[in-house]
Amino acid sequence: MLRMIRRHPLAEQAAEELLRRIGDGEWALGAKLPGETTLAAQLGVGRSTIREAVRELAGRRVLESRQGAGVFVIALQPAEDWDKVLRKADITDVLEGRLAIETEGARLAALRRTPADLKNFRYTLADRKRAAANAPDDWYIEADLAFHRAVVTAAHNAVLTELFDTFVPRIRRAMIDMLKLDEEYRHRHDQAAHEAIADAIRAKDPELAAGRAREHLSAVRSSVS
Amino acid sequence: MLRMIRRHPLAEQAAEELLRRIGDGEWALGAKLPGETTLAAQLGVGRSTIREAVRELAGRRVLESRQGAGVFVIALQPAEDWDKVLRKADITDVLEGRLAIETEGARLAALRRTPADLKNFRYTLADRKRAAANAPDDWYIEADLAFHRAVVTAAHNAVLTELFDTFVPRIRRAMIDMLKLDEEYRHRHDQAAHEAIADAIRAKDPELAAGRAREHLSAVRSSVS
DNA sequence: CCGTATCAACTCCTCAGACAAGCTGACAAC
DNA sequence: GTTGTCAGCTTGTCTGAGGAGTTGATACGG
Repeated sequence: MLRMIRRHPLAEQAAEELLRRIGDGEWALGAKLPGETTLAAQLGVGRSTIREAVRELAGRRVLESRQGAGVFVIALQPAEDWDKVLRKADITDVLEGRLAIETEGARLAALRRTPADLKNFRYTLADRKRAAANAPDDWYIEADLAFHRAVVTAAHNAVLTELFDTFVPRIRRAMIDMLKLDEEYRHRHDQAAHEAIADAIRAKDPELAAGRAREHLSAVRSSVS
Repeated sequence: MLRMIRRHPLAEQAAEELLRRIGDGEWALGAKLPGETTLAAQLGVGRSTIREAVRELAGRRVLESRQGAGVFVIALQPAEDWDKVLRKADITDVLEGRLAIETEGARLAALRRTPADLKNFRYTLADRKRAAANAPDDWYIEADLAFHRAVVTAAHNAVLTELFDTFVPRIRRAMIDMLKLDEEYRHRHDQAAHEAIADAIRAKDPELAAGRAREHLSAVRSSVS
């Protein structure tokens, strides 16, 4: 039997406590924390436990320890973990975010695509066509995502590409669920719509490319709500 | 004299080494690492040093240790730190990402804005007008960002809002640099363009709102390149 | 008065050893 | 086959010791 309730080790509890105190304003940004021995006495744990707690928060870029000087606050809260944000968010919200990224990506791709990008389109589209016909679900999903990624990379914008990659795990999971619930799902966003997006980018027509990307992704979004 | 090269503690070096090995595929996702004593002998450090390295990677959500069972790989690489990504990225790439988010935000806002959102527009626009006239640079920047945030929040999409907030620190820094270099900068994206966006959202015209947002942000983007 | 050198007290860093707590697989009993 | 037990592994925690780096006060020389 799996134990659902997981008792946290002391070091993790100590890290949570420190995080809470930082959030409560006990130590301002850039402030120095009390020494290890002091903190250990305050929290009623050993020194090595405090060290591990500090090390964990250092990994999360909240604390920074400098030998001889002390431990300092370098952020008042951990950086947003985007994986977590997307996991918790409504899938419709996620798909609207994806639509924003990919529509703009298609528009810029139409302006900046290189011959290598076009070659990439041909490969990923052919792959997707094969997968849609007779491959298992997960192959089809990967092939579909590969084409969409090719579109975004053709925009030659590192931020857009990184954004897309951040969204991929969440989108992949949603597609898996989709295909389980609805076996006809794959027929609904057909190959033709994808070819059309690639054609518009090839033709260097930004408005058409953006429009077709928007149309396709709106359909995807509508199909889940 | 400041020491520019910062010698990393052994624990951090050990964490880097483990991260490298994970990236090299020495341990797959879900695999169990050798025991602490074994690792300590392999890397030639003490056991508590290994423990701190593991704890740091646990903080970064790469490893997870379970008492009695072992240490396991739960991610092959640390989650992207978006602050860092945006800091390193070209400002033009960042502004194009912002354009994607905010254009879609304006479009959805025109469909979903509530009376409270409209009130928010009135307040932030009035504030921005005052700040543009006679406030210090940082006030003006905050007022400008507050209005843009109001537009995105009116889309009522948690992912878009979160994305915008992620971009804010980087955009703020860019605006500060802008105002230093060019004292006339604030006159170039004038109040009228902002009022026009709000008007289109108030009129429930998604295409107009998106178009005006795009136009304004394109101008901002062009002004820096 | 100002700049510099010294140094003591403080900090974190690392190691080693001991024991507690928890998990896992093998093996015996039923 | 199922269950119970347990030995041997794992990580968790504490303590004590010494090393290494930083900082600020203090004394010294100009």
